[in-house]
Amino acid sequence: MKDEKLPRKEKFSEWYNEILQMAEIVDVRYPIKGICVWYPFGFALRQRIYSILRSLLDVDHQEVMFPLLIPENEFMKEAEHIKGFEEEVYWVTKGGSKSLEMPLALRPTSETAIYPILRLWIRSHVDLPLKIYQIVNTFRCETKHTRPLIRVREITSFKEAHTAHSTWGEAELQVKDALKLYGDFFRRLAVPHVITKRPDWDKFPGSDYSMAVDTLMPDGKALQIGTVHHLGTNFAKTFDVRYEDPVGEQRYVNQTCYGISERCVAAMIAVHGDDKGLVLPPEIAPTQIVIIPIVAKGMDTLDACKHVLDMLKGEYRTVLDDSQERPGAKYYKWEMKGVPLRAEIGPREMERDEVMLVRRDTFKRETVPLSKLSKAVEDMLSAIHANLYEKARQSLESRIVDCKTLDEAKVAIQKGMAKVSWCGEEGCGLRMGEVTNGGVLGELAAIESGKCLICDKKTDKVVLMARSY
RNA sequence: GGGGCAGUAGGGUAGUCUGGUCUAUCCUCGCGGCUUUGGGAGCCGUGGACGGCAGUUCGAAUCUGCCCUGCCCCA
Repeated sequence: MKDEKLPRKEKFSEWYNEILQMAEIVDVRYPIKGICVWYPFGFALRQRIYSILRSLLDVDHQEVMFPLLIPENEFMKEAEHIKGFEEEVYWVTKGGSKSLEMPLALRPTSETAIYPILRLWIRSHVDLPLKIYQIVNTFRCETKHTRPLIRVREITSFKEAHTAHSTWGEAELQVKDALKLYGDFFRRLAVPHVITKRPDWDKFPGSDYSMAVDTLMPDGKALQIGTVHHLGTNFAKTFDVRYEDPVGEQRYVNQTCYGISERCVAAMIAVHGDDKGLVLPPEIAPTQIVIIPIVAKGMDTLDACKHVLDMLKGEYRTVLDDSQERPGAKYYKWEMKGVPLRAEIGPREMERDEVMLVRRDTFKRETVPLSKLSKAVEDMLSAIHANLYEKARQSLESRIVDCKTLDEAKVAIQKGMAKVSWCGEEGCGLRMGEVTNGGVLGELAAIESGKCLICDKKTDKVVLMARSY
């Protein structure tokens, strides 16, 4: 495996498929379409990412666990919702050899599993706001081309939060809070992103409106990496979720839900990775520092390495690679795994009580005395995160282009996103998509006066357009 | 949604058109051993494969059909 080369990142599709296997993120060889296996290393990476997400949510949400199976009658209650998911639902229809009286859906998302129970949990205004989340697998029988971590039939890592509030306005504040939380989360992954309001024809089925978080992949296509939905009282009415307000009136709750999936792992890999493999932000890297001994006759460099390991392992996830491979082979191996810092100790370093540190993101090397090692490592790790985020941010911003004509937009969309004026009409939005071979991602919060590129009507709405996954 | 192409050890391949010493090639990999160690080491030994089901045939990796899986292009 060590002699196999990763395709260059310019060939993004090949690069992406190969890196998942070579860096041991997921094994795509499981014999069901759109379903993969997490390797131990990939799973460790996933755990680190999701523990960040948990820590952000746990501030004011409670974690729960709802069942995978949803009875048909509950699933079929909300008309819009059914329309959105019906064609992708897996059904369990048999128990052993006998048909079930009521078919059971494998959750494609959990609104219809959770909300009948919220009806029981929520009685009065003192139960509100209620904020829960779960991290579970969900199933969607995707009809389009599947891609590991990006378009899958089993979403293994669906974090879905569900909240209930007294008023529409309070729910709207929750939408803003959720977007802020997602912003914090993606900054920790050093993944820059844009936030837009999805057009009505592309919102979550059953929501009042949907907000989306997108990033740009290296091939210029947008990847939706998070969504936040204002559900209003739509589901509350369907599932009869009511509370008694302070003056004794029965009212429907206003709800939100918001989700993140393993696409966040895909985005982090794709945004930072390079021709040599993964490049991981230090907070996420399962191994933060690898120590490589350079063996030489008559000098016990291995002992010096063990000493350095002892110095570092309390504070950083550190590994000493004392395997029998040669140093070069070890460099390639750990670079593939994205380890942020490599420490080398050979005769030169030993004589002077030094360590050579090499950064994964820039390959810059620096020799530091043992006495200053801890501080140097701390500084370099934080510099790596800052550099990854800054580079990615610039790359994203340079690919968002203001466009005054459809021709300009068509060109911009080949490499990134086009920012254009739009009147707000569905017909014009869809037409813009057809003409440019892209689609309307969503509306930006910014207001800029201009004219709709299709109907020429005056407008202050600005939308982002892109090709997307 | 429409149209192509492909599936041979863990990974990548030769062989398929023209069925027969294919007892399946080469590289990589795994295991055992010896020598090595500042950017993918060398030698010796050894291990492992024709996607599945059915059909044609004396005989199928090779031909036919269906299924599964993957990749590419267009909308």
